[in-house]
Amino acid sequence: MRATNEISIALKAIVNEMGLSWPEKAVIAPPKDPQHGDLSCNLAMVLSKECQKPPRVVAEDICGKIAAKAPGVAKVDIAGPGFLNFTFKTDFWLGVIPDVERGGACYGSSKAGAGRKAQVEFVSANPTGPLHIGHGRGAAVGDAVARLLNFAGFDTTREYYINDAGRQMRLLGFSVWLRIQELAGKEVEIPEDFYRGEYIVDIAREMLARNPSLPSLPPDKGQDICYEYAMNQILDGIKKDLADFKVSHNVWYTEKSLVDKGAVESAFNELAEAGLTYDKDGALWFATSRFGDDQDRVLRKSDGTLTYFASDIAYHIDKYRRGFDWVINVLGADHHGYVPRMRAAIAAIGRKQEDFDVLLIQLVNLIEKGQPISMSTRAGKFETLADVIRDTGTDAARFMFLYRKSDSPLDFDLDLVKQRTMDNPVYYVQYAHARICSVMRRAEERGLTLPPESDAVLLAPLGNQEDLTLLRFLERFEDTAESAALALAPHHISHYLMELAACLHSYYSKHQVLVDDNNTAIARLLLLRAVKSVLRNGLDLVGVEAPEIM
RNA sequence: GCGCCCGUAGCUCAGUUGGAUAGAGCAGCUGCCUUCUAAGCAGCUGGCCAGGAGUUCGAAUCUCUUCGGGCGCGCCA
Repeated sequence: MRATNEISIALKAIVNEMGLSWPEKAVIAPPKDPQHGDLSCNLAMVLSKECQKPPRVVAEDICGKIAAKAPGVAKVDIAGPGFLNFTFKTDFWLGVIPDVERGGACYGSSKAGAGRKAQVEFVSANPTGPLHIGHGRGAAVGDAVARLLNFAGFDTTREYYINDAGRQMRLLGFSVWLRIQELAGKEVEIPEDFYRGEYIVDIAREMLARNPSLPSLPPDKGQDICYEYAMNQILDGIKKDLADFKVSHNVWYTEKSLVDKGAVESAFNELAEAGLTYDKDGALWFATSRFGDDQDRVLRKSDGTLTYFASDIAYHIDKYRRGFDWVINVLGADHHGYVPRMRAAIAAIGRKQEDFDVLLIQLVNLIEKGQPISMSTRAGKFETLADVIRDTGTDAARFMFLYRKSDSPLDFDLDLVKQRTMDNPVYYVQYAHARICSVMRRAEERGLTLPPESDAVLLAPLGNQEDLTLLRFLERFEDTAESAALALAPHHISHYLMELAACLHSYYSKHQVLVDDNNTAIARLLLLRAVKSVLRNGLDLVGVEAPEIM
């Protein structure tokens, strides 16, 4: 960030002096090939059209002025097509280490969000059964996105929405009720859409043990009790699973509370006043097709009950009313058909497109011994999140989920994630951290102590190729964290960490840290301490431990 | 039929607000432990970025189209 800042400020000033405006299309970024310098910019190429001069001439103009504006720059090269390649002085890069030290756990954070309020709604699984592996992916992504947004300066709330007002919950109560009847020795007929999981029987057994007279209650009353009890049991289980997975929510919001306070009716009124609803065939419709949906949607069915969509609109109105500027929903990709109508609703209530984002989480294929395992809550056959993390550990599972972009399907190979080998990227990164800690311990044994803050004199022995490579990486962390946050793409952090770890391992095998010369040893230790600090911050963004020893 | 996502090395995938010679890991082959953790490092092999057309200084990236895969498309949730 310090490098891009320095260049962009200098270039903007120069462009201004040339009487031109700063082009949006100009990109200042590290080149793919480090031979091209530390930072590269296509400015001359972009500007040449506006000022009607060949790129080369424009580039030379800019080159002549850069030294005075950007003191950290050692040289500027003009590449063939009109790229400007900037190389910074070693001293400039050494300044990154004190930056990291001063930043501490905040190094890499930014003010990109400027205190805007963001809300990430994720998991939100109906409490009709335990979380499975697919929910786990949504949980990992939603949690990491919230961490990223916080780090990028947003005031972020994590929310779980509980659909406790609909038919599914009644069905849950009914399923438990039937199992209780069955346990009491009555003949029961099992309907098609019944919840079959073993956990339903467990809950039934538990309830029966507490209250043996339960089966003789009137069915209506009995089912209500069952539903209430089962939902709370399952919800407690979900909360525990999430806690074990190091995922937390600030707000648990129930659909029922929304309905009870009349939010749905007032949403209907709001839409009606805007002339966006109409009656047809005895139902109440919302004209979502006016906002890009392919057809209009029903809000209140002809039998008087509400659709899922109706309370969702009320819920989203409520979100914005609570002051969130940016509302982000993490959804399973099988719900993508629901996105256009939700977008339509957002537009209808007068919010901008960019105030609302949906992050679709693609399917997770669980693979064991090379064979896919199929999952279905209804059929009661599934691998629960709790089972998986018991097998693999939280860190390995989280990293696997966050290593791939969320909108492509993921093969989750149980045997692989279980393995504590380098096939498993999480250990590669953690090992880099542990390795540094190990060197630090050795240094301590040898009586080397590090000052809390380094300075130019202490760092003077640094400057070889590998030193600079590491420093460039550390400097890039803030840019990476910020762009990952804005793109809602936590996997960028995982990849960054892999690259940083690779540089560290390479460094480690090429340069002895604890050399005889104490000044060099201390300088290298200070560099490694900075690397360790950034690894830690990065791992924290994806919610993975940074172990001191492995 | 309509809509969304995807197609990049043998395998799993990065790279997609248009930028230089398309990158990693795994698998395969070579080397490197009397020195701080070999859970590691260095190197080799491997590509018509699914095919085609267009947009322009410039396309894996944008548009159109064909093919192939996944998922949705109810007054279900």
